[in-house]
Amino acid sequence: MLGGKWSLLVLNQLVGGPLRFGELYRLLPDISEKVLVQELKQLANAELLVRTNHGEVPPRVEYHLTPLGRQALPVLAATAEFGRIYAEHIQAGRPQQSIG
Amino acid sequence: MLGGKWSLLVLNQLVGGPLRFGELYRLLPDISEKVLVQELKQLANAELLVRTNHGEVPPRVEYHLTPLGRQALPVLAATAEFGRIYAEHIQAGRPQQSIG
DNA sequence: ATGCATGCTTACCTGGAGGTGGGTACCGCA
DNA sequence: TGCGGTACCCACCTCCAGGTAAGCATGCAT
Repeated sequence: MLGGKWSLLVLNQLVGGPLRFGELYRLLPDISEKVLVQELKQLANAELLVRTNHGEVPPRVEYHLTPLGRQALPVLAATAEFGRIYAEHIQAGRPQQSIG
Repeated sequence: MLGGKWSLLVLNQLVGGPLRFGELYRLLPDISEKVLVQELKQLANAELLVRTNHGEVPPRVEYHLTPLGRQALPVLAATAEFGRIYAEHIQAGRPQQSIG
């Protein structure tokens, strides 16, 4: 469920408060609209976030995290942390050529 | 890198100590040989584990975690923890029909 | 010669995540 | 009449992780 390319990143954007579709779309530079719609739909379906349609014109729809959704954030945190450590490791490991 | 279906599970099996190919293969009931070889190769390439070929006949090859590999385990832990919480949530959410 | 066990390797195939490009319905504005 | 902005939907395509099935090289036992 969290294994997709974007799910955790979408959830992460919502930590600071609810966001509209367009805002999310702009905050995730390389996602496509279709995929964002898809992700939001299945995250809402899994009850990790909630969709609120304000029924206005022009349309206004907001997404916010559920408590359950917040439980997914440690996964992102752990992944990010590992990413940092791994990057450091790469940096430290590369320059072996010019040691001698 | 850790996004594959098996990488974290392979690493997890190695926490208790080095294992041979066949042992890993038996411990991961649903993985295919090809995919296990693949995973091991790319995890070794990423320096998350080390491959030791004992040069014997019949072949004996052992895999063990590197310190860097251990840094990936929190990702699995966080994911597993979320899995538990999510399962609980499902259990708690389902029986709404028979409340009234 | 045959079979067994080990640790792979190769060739092939498939499902589905993810990307592209278009369309929809609504309203205000000019 | 057309344009812009919102939040989508649809048809189509590509790519590759992952799965299946078979082969390889070696030595020992039979």
